[in-house]
Amino acid sequence: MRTHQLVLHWIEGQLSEGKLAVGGRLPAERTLAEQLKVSRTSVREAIRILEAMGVARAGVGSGPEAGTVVISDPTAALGSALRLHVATQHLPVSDIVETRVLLESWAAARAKADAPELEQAAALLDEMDAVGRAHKTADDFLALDVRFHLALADAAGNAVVSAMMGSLRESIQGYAARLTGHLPDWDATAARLGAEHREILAAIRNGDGERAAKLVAAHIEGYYREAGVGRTAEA
Amino acid sequence: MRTHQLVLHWIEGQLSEGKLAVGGRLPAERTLAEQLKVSRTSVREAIRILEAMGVARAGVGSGPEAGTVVISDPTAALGSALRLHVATQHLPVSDIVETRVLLESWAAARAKADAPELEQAAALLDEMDAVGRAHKTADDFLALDVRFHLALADAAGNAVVSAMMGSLRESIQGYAARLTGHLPDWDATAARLGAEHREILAAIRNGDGERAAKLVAAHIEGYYREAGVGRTAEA
DNA sequence: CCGCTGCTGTGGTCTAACCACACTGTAAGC
DNA sequence: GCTTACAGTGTGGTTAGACCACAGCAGCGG
Repeated sequence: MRTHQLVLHWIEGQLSEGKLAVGGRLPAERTLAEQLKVSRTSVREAIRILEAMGVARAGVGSGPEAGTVVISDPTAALGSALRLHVATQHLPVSDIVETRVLLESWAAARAKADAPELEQAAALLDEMDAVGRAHKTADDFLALDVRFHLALADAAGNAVVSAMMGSLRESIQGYAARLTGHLPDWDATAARLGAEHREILAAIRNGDGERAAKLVAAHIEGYYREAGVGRTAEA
Repeated sequence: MRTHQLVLHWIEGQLSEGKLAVGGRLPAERTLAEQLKVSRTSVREAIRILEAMGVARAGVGSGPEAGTVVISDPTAALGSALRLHVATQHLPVSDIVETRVLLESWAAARAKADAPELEQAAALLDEMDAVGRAHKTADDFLALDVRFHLALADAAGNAVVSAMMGSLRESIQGYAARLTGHLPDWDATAARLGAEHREILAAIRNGDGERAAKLVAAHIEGYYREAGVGRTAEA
């Protein structure tokens, strides 16, 4: 076993035993190195991995933001992992879209009609309309769109599904942004997407999960079909 | 931007541009450090992250197994990330099980009746029976069980779903193993699970995806209910 | 009372050295 | 000629030590 793995194992043990919790701070790198009888380099390699996994955050200086603190951001980890594997072209974008449809329709069907996240989703829709009136760029719209879909996913109350949803979206974010260039009429598309969003939200609020799921699936598949999944593979 | 992120970015770029592909080798650490005008330490930190992401594998010595080569193992990355977050107790095991049911029923419904992976799945079922006759431990059975379920997921032909399935399973592997201790009669349970496996496989081969999905969901939920999800949280 | 200034502890980076490992080529021995 | 032993080479793995930038804090001087 390599040295940094020993450090990782130790930290994971501390987490499992509850001696280290989210918000808590790891010992300083030099201290930890001395405690575990390893070099600071190895400690740092372990911390790098924890950072990449969305489990820790390192900050310089002193004060509340300094030191290495335990966080919990599964989305970051899954997202960058998926993005890297998309880069290796061993994860087809079409599979990601398909999985997104699967997770998101499940979430829509499962979302509670009175979930507080829906309020936020509604507010995001109004913002999107404002973006349309101000003739902002498609990027602004897409950023809000991401947050809207995440809010819906959160409303289902499953942290794993939410994290996976977010990471899928993150992994193909650059891809989706490029797709807008293929659209013949962005304003028309934005208007249609907005209308679909409202339909979806209404269905969830009416407790009609089945309809919401179908609408979401059609919404996502329709967008990618219109923009042309795969056509930018050579771009 | 920190130095190791610069290195990561460079490597990701090489991957995206196709200058680096799965099976290919990264430049030697010392060489890369010199090329990018950074220290070997920073290069190593970047490579550690790639390893953790399942995108690279480092090997000492010389020959085919040596050097840092590009691989593609999304399951490893997602699995360890999920496991770490389970350790922080920010990802409830119940959510993981729920997500597993979701993904696996979708895969069962979607699996092609003539997929080659089903042959492998059938062979695994025979092995499981052999394990039962030899009165092997539950661990042996569970190891085969994992491979069976993964084979079913692969039969659906979506790499993302397969990877997520595998990682979910990996992240709660230790948990599932401990659950067997809660079972009143392991042999009876194993026999029941085996029978359910054959039913599921038969449904898929008959092209009855809907039935297969329902059977899978009941199969998984039944197991965790019998073993008692959550009861080992204090163990 | 305010503002500056140095001290302290944090992570970030770099250099230089040594180790273990696995192959490769060469030379010695048969 | 063949086999064997061994030194050479290049790889990642690990370590020690130094220096930097940063952010807060205590103490000092105004």
